[in-house]
This record gives sequence, structure tokens and C-alpha cells, in this order.
Amino acid sequence: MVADVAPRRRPGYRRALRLRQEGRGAGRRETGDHPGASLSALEEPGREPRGQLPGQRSWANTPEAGRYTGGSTRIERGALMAEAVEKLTKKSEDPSRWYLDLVRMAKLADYGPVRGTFAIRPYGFAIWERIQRDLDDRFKATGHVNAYFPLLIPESFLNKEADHVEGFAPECAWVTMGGDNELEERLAIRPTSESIICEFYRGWIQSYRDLPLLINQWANVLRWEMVTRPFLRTSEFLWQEGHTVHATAGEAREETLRMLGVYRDVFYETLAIPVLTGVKSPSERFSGAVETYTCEGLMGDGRALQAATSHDLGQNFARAFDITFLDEQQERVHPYQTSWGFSTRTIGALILVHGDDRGLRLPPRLAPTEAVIVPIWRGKNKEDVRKEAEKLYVELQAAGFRMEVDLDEEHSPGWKFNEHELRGVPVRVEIGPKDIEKGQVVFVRRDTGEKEFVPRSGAKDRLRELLEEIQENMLAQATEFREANTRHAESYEEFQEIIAKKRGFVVAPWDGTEETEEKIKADTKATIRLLSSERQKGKDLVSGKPGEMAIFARAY
RNA sequence: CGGGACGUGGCGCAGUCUGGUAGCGCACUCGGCUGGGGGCCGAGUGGUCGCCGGUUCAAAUCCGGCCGUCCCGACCA
Repeated sequence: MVADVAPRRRPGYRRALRLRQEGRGAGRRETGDHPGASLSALEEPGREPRGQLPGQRSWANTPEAGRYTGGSTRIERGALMAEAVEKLTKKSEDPSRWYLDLVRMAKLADYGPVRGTFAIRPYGFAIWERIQRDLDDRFKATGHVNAYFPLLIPESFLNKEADHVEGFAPECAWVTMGGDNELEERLAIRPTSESIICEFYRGWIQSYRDLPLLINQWANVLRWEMVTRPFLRTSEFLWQEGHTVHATAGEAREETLRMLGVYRDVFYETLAIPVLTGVKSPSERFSGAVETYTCEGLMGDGRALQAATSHDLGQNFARAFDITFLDEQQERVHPYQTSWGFSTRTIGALILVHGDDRGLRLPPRLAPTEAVIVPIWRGKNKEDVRKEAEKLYVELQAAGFRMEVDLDEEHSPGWKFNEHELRGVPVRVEIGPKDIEKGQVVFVRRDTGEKEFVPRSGAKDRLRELLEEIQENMLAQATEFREANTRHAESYEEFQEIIAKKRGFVVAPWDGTEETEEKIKADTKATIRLLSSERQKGKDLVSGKPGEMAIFARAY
């Protein structure tokens, strides 16, 4: 299982010279330790040396790895001239394999040795870093500060809130040994941090003057999962969890909704994912919460994904952990709490919502690289084209764009086109001898594949516009898809047929009972994703009793 | 945990039935020609055939055991 440590060689200088820098700021790169990356660098700063690091070739390190590539090698152009080309499985043919192929081929993540563990590779992590930065800025803007709490939680803490234990104990990983000695009390590796944080909050909160307490934590958590998929469901995942404390129920509810709104904005404005927001049914509620609000996205295959949640915890945890404060009336009372989380699962949502047969499509605001320049050269004019490409790169980079120029000499332009489309770079800029002659550059947008010729002098302005257009278009496309796949069911037969044949969101009245919810789940595998905020009335399709509109779907 | 399948260079596989020189494609390395949608030619590197035991002159191949992984049926950001 251990990777053989292949001798590592530096990439030769004839090899890829690929410059990748943060557009804004002083030459900061997303992925690592090369602050001075510049045009004169002969190494390839933004790119992994191909296949040299054990960890990076390690998709192959685990025996199961092969299972995921089985369908992706195709024999083409006849049996005699058999030529195997690794191709992305078509999304429509086998969405599940397509997803796994894409994650692997775009170098987003790689399997770990323990079930459900994954390495997030530099490109995948660069995407996470952009999400992180966006969220963090918005948390700060709404008055929150960051802190960090312990990974290990004594079992007795977890046990304090009854619903909470019930929900999380079954999927906890436990530490029972310290060195060679058995521990007196076993310790959970945090599946979420409410209990350990409450333990601290008890000591930190004494007066109404200490409230509201608005803290966020960026952390990893661990949940022992049966079935795992990269990003969508992993045992260990990264997220942020906000934990706030308020003097009144009203303030707590307001905070819960405020953060739901922040998530919603990030989904719409940055990820271009038109999530629906609303309340969870009691059975889908967070263990220990009074109310759970959710952002639900509709994936390309018609299944729903819970993308982020915001919980109103009421006084449940405050009571269980004996958190009290003296209010303005000199009375000792329990405060009201909230918690809200957004995880790396979102990267999975991004892939499922926007990806296509060519690979990933990244919304510009999220893309680590907004545009990549691919020079088209021939032997005799290689140097001229290279100089022009580098000049353009410097110019656009200086204008604030996150740019990359692909000066790799080993691959053909066609190869590079495919590669950058796979990685989802929003815009490809081509520049070749013909373009130089005509004083133009070629822009090709990833979302539609459209090609346009732009005067060199107007490149900067047009790129700015184009990125905006792509961002808008991607949200529009996803919204159109969601609307086309949201249906109202008038009868239970119709409901079942839609779920079975078309998937998507189904809007139908629900009488509010667990019985009908259970029956629907047993019959169709569909669950209530959220209760519509519009509060429309209707008659439950199963029981015939009056109820309010709910959104159903099969979920990930 | 019940049912099915699989384990051979980094990856995908063939070879196993019928025991006898471990093979193909991709990737990787070197050289050259190329370059506007996954180029071509040539030369190379790389494998205790999951592990343990047995049968045999001889085991990837036959027999026994073990381990691991994947797929299908009960929980979750």
C-alpha cells in the first residue's frame, strides 16, 4: 500500500513552463511556496511535477483505484490500430463514473488508505481556498470572529444533549488508547463541535454584556460513513462551523436566517448554484436543534444535495451544558444558540451542477485561474509567439486577472485545449501567428464553447466583460435547469411517476406527519428536502389531510 | 452484516480453463521531427503476478486458508 518512492527528478527546462500567479496582490500563488514565480522561472511553479511524488501518483496506490478507471479507457479506431486514449466518461452515460473520472482526471482529489479519506489535491484545494475566502470575508462583515476548539471530545460531553448523542454517537470514531494505556473515558473525534464549544462557552458567558457571542471555526470533522464518494460524502471533511450565543430567541432566529442568507448569496453570486432555501422537516432536523434551515441544490442528474445548513438551537444546548447569564433584569437565564456549517461537499455540488462531457466548468468568480493563454506556434516563429503570449500574460495579470500561460512545449495546442477544459478554466485565450499578424487574440469561453476574435488592444476590457457574462450565464443555465426540473404533483401516482422517471424537485402538500413522510420515502426513496417558505396550503397526496407545500426529491 | 465480482509494472487489462521465456495499451524517461482540437518516429526504465501454505522436476496458472477492494440491500454536511 505504500507508494514506491520513485527517484524524483526536476522537470527539465524544456518541459512545461507554466506560469500561474494570483492576479491581485504580489505574485501570490494559490497552491504553495513559490512567492517569486515570475516569467524568468524555469521551473513550472503552479504545476506538480508529473508523477514524481509518491503522494501524487497515489491514485494508483490503493487497490480500489482501478475500479474507477475501468470504463474510462476506450479502444478507438478499430482493433488492429487499437489506440487507448483516456477519455472522460460521458455524463449522460454513467453520471457516477463520470463524476469519479472527473475528480481524478482534473486532479481535484485522491483516495486515502483509510475508507472515506481523501487528499484534496492542489487544484481542488485552490477552489476550496476561494470559497473559504469568500465565506470568511462575509462572516467578518457580519461581525463574526474566528477561533479554534479541540479535536477530541470526551464521551460524557457528547452525552449531555440527548438528541445530539442519538444523532452522532453511531457515526463517531473513538480514541480509546493513549500510548499503550487504555483511557478511562473514550474520546470522540469531533463529528461536529457543539458539545465541546458549549463547554467553553459556559465559562465565557456570564452577563448579557458578553452577548451576542459570534464565533466561527474552520476545522476538519470526522464521521464514520458507510458509503463514501470524494467531496460528496467523505469520512473526514473540511468545513466551517459557526457557533453563536444570543440573549433572546428572536436574536438567535435572526442570526440563523442571516447566515442562511449569507450561504444563499455565496451559492448564487460565487458558485452560480441556484439553491432553494427553507426549513427542514423534523425528521431531517439537526440532532439537538429547534429548527434547521437548509440550502438545497439540484444536481445535474436530478438528485438533490443538501449544500449548507443553519440551525436554531434554541436553549437545548444551553440547558444541557448549563450555560447561563445574568440579563438586564438581573435574572439568571439560559441564552439561545445557533450553529451553521458549509463544507467541502460544496465542491462536489459544483462539479455535479456545472460539469459537462468535457469536464469541469468553473464560474469565473470561483476559478483559481480565470483565463489561460495557449500560444499556437510553429518551429520558425516559436520565439515571436512565445514573446507575445508572455506579454499578454503580464498585461492581463497586471490588470488584475488570475492568469495562466501554458508554454509547455511537449503538448500540442489540441491537447492543451482539452486539458484546460477538463480543469474548467472559464476562458481560453489563443494567440498564434495569424492573430499576431492581424493584431487580435482569440477568446473561447468554457461555458458555451463560443469562439470570438478580439482586437489585441481591447483584450483587457473584453475579458472583464466576458467573465461577467460567463458568471451570469452559468447561473442562468443552472436556474433554467432547476426550473425545468421542478414539478407540481397533483396525485400520488403522478408524484411517484415523476420521482421514478424524471427525478428533480417535486412540489406537493404534506400533512406534517412522520407517517406520510416515511411512506413516501419507502415507496419512492424521495425525502422532504425543505418546506416551502410560501406556506401554500393543499391536501396531502397520501393521507388527504390538509397540509403545506413541501419540496421532495431523491437526495445524495 | 447478507448476496455477487475481482486482486498481474503507476493506471487499464490479457495470460489462469489446458502448469513450462510475464505480455499489450496508456503513462513515464531520452532523442528527433511536429504544433489553430487529445501528433509522429526511434530507443528505453519499470513487475517478489494480494499474502501464507500445499501439490509438482516446474505454479500468475492447480488445491487450501487468509487478507483486501469494488458493486447491490439498513444512517449522514
